[in-house]
Amino acid sequence: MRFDLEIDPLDLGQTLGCGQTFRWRAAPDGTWAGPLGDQFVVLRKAGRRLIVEAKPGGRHVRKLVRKHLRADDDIDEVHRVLGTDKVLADGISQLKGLRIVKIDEWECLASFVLATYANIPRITKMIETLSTRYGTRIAGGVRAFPTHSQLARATSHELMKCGLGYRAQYVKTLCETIDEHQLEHLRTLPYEKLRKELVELPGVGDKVADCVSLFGFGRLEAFPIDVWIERALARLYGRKGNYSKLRAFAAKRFGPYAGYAQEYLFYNERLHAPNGSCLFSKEERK
DNA sequence: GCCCAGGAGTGTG
DNA sequence: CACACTCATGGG
Repeated sequence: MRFDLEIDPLDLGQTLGCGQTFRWRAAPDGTWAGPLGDQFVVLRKAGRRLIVEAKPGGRHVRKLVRKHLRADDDIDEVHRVLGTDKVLADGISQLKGLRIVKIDEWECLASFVLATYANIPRITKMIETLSTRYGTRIAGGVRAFPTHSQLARATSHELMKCGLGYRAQYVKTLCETIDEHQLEHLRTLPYEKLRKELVELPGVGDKVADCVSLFGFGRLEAFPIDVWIERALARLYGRKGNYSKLRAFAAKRFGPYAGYAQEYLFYNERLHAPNGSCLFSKEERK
């Protein structure tokens, strides 16, 4: 099936290729393709419109795409609020098309547990391998990220063979600790309570809890701090300190849209990096 | 080969 | 509380 809808501003590369989500792939013709729920979706921007092609299709695809791209976010409002920060204002004018993405809670949780101390190309590969081996086939060779029960069937030894390294045990224990019912409960919590419960999970520390709060549970006030954000805060604001200190600074400075501020900072800090941005693996880049 | 990665867990002072 | 150390590994 094929249809179009209005989501604007939206830059697919800035949004789907900036390390929030790991399963979208850019084609040379400018389209972006990836699994979304039970669909294989191809996206293309045409002016203010977004052209969507989906297999196998269905009534719910429009809602799926709108939710994933957070179509109801008021980007003008975000920029109006964050633009009052003169340090941030310089860097964000070219990033109006970057939207925070809304990922399935379980997929997001597992993905960012995998993301600990690995670079983005490697994270992408780990997730790809898990999907290939344990996920449900959607269309062609594309498979969905494995559900909790699908992934729970894997032994830690099998997970090791997927190239997860020491993260295999995190994932294994995570599967044994959490269930769908608990995920349902977490959805009801406000950000502070949510992150508090998330850090109790195995393999989930401050940073992963904030990534999952932001991308998985859609709490826009979350501000994940990784090595790149640490550098950005030091370089642009002269701020250093431990996680809770930096987090408090971000909350005060960026308020309810700290998540967007974080993504703008992350994007620019990576462009600022010496060896290019490393957003994609070599294979994907050519 | 070397360096580093969207860190977390654990132990110690 | 703050550090220090370890964890397993592949992409650049």
